[in-house]
Amino acid sequence: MTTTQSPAVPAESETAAQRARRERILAATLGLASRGGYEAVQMREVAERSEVALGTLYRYFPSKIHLLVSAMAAEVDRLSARLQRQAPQGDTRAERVAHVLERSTRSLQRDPLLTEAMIRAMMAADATVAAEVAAVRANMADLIVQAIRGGGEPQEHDVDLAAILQDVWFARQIAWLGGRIAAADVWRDMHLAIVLVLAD
Amino acid sequence: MTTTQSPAVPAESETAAQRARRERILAATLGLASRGGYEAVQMREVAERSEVALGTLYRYFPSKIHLLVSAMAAEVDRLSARLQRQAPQGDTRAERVAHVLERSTRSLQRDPLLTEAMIRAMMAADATVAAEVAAVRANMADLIVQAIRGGGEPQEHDVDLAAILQDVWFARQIAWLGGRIAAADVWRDMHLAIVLVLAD
DNA sequence: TGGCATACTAGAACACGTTCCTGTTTCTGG
DNA sequence: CCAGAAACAGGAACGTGTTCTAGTATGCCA
Repeated sequence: MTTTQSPAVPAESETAAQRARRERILAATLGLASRGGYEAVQMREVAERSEVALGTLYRYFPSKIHLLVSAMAAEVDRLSARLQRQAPQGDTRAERVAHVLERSTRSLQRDPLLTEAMIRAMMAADATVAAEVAAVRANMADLIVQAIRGGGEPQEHDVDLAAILQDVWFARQIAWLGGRIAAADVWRDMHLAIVLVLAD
Repeated sequence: MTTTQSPAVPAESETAAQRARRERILAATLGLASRGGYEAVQMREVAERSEVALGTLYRYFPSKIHLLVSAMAAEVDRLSARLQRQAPQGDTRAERVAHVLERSTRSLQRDPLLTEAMIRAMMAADATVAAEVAAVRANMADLIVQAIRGGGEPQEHDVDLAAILQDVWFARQIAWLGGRIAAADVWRDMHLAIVLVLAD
């Protein structure tokens, strides 16, 4: 943990060279994670590939966890933007939520090692990364809440139900990472949870 | 990770000295975790306090994660035995489950640093620890399933509902460890989830 | 009982996240 | 444009989980 203040979220006053560095770092992170998962994202290697000194890497991202959670935030942003572009499909809450979460799950599992790296970081996050983790969760929660509502009017427990489903989603990802269930079971279990929690 | 086979679960053919070593190790682990949490459980320190060589510690528990998950398994066993001794109280499924999970949560949070260490290990567990993690989860799942049934006859989705509640329980613990919610909120959120999932 | 495999001790050695130091480059205010 | 501050490069150094080596003790079987 560096003592100097570090911009977890890119400050508005960021040089072009700095934005470029940040993006090179994140790109190198995605590349390494995609090839070898969490353990392949080694800080020295990230620094070298981004053509940045190790100390500079730590100035931008004060820990490996910060780095990977930031990468996940970017990925979820992309995913969210893609999913927002079309209204959730389905007649019932369960169908709409299932549609959104199935697409999310499949999208992430398309690159299993990258997903492993990011989920692992989310789990390992301590209080110093709380803000970044909360941002990722809020983004995902929004997707689920909108699917629950489906254009209809807000209900009292929408947000709480979304939180529960997200908890189950993360827990199933962990079970998968922990070798306790297969990748395909992540979605099967998740679908069952949706049906049980959102019984219409 | 040692290459020699290691008895994750104490083999039946275990010398008295070996059982004593194993217990000294687990006791040292609990002591250190209780005082300083996950990071305070340092393998050299555990070895020294158990009066065991570092290599021997690794023969008994092939990683820090194995060590802490095994400690959690023992704790959950104790908790389970205590809870089994009395029939779950409450007229509805939700009330009975709430009773069991509230006691479990409170019991664990009585020693927050120890709980932090054990939960963190559960989350960090990879495929090599799958068996131990599964044992812990099965033990907790049993508690919940029995509370759902409350002496009545088994329903189709009891086990799945229990799994969902356990997922939420673990996820809330992570949120607490991650500094995103307070210890007291763990139980509040959990109670809300119980009511929503087990609406009678 | 002797010999052998296994378990144990003590400690060095290695890997990777993290911190720190020194010198250089880049930015910014006057 | 200049001086000081901040950021960066390069790399050494540290801490802790994990592995490895060499020698010693212990249990087991013929």
